[in-house]
Amino acid sequence: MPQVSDTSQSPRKGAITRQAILDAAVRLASVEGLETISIGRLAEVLQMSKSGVFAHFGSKQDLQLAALDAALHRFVSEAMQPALHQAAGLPRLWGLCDQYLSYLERRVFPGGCFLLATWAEFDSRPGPLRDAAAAAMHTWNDAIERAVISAQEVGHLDTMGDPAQLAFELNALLQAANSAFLLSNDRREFDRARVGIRDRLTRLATAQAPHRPAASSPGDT
Amino acid sequence: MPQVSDTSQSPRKGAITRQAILDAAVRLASVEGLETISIGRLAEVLQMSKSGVFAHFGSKQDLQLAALDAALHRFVSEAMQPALHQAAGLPRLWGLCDQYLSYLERRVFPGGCFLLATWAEFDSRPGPLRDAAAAAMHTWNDAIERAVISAQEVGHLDTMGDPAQLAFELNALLQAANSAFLLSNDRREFDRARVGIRDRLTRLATAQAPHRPAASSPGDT
DNA sequence: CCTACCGATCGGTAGG
DNA sequence: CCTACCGATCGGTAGG
Repeated sequence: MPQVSDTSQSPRKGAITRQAILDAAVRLASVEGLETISIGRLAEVLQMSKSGVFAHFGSKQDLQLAALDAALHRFVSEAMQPALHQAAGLPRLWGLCDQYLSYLERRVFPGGCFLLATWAEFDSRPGPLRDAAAAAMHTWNDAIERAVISAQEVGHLDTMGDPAQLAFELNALLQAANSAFLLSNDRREFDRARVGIRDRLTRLATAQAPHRPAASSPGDT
Repeated sequence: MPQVSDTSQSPRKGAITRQAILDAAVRLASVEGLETISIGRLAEVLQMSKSGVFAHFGSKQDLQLAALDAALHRFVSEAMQPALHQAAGLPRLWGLCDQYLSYLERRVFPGGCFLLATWAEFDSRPGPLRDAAAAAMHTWNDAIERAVISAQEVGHLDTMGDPAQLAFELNALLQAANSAFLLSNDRREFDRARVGIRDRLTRLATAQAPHRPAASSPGDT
C-alpha cells in the first residue's frame, strides 16, 4: 500500500495531466481561438483518448474557462509581475507598458496577446466566457489605471490630466502594437508604440519626475 | 414567355437570394465570427434548405470570403466614403477618424467593427481568409496614411512628423474605442478617442491649418 | 484514464 | 432551388 511511494511517479499524476491538457489548449487556442479547439484534437495532440481529456473537465466550457485562467496567469507573470515590483510612479507605469511590449516581442503566445484575442472572440457573445474574458481585460486595465493614479500621487505626473484618458491612450498604443505587428510582422510597430507612450508620459511629467522615462531609444531605423 | 416581365419578380432572383444570404452571413458573423457561421444555421435563418444556400457558393470558404467582401463594401460606404469627399488636408483626415467613430456609434455591425473582429479572428491562421482580412485592414490603414501625407502636402500638418507614426497613433485610438466600448458599453470611450485624436492633430497643425479640427466637443460629462 | 457508443451537426455531393 | 444522402467530427455518456 504505497502511501508516499517512491516520488518518481504518482504524487499527483492527475494534476500533471491536467496541466498538460491546459498547456496544449492554451497553445492551440492562441492560434485558432478558444471556441475552435475541440476535445478530440486535444486528445490527438496529447496522445490520449477523447474521454481521457474530457474526464478532467466537466464540459467543454469548463475546459475553455480553465484554459483562459491558465493563460491569464501566464499573462500576469510575463507581462505584469516584473513591472509591478518597480517603484511607484513613472518607473512602474513605464515598466508596465514596456513589459507588455516585451511580452508581445517575446511571443509568449504564438497568436499574439491572448487576452486581446479572447476578448475579440467573445466580446459580442454573452455568457461565462465573455464574462471571464472581460474580467481578464479588467485585470490589465485596472493595473494601468492604478499605475497612472499612483504616478500622480507620488508627484511624477501632472494631476491636471484625466487618469482614465491617459490610461485609454496608453492602452490604445499597446493594443495597436499587437494587431499591427501581426499584420505587418514589422518590429518597428513596437518602436511606434514606445514613441507614442514616451511622448504621452514626458508631456505630462512634472519637475519631480525621475529623469523622465528614457527607455530603450528606438533609433531612427 | 415574359422577357421583360412586370418588374415585380424575376429580374435576377438568384442574385437577390445570394444577397440575402450574404446579409444574414454578415450579421451572424459580426457576432459569432466568420468561422463559426454554418451553412445549416444560415439555411434555418433564411428558411431555405442547406443545399439551397450552398448552391450559391462553391464552398464554405467561398461563402466566408464573399461575406467578408460584402462587409468590406459596407464598411467603406459607412466609415470611409463620406469623409473621402471632404477637402484634402485636416478636414479629410479628421473626417475619416470622426466618420469611423460614428460608424462604431451607429452600430453598423452588431458586433463592433467587422474588420477588426475578422482580423483578430484570422491574424494567426494562414490562408485565403487571413489574406482577405489583411487586405481589408490595409484598405483602411492606407486611407488614413494617405490622408496624413496629403495633410502634410497641403501644408496643414508639420512635415517634421513621421506619417507612419501619426497614422499608427490615430489608428490605435480608433481601435481602442471599438474594444473599450464593447467592454464598458460607455459612450465616453468615443470621447476619449476624439480627445486623443484632436490632441495629436492640433499639436502637429501648422499656421495654415483651417481653424484647427474643432469637432463636436465631448463636454465634461 | 480506457473502449465503446450516442444523437446532433458539420461541409459537401448526387440527381433532379 | 429541392430531397436525400455521405463520411467525419462534434460534445458528451456508460461502464469499467
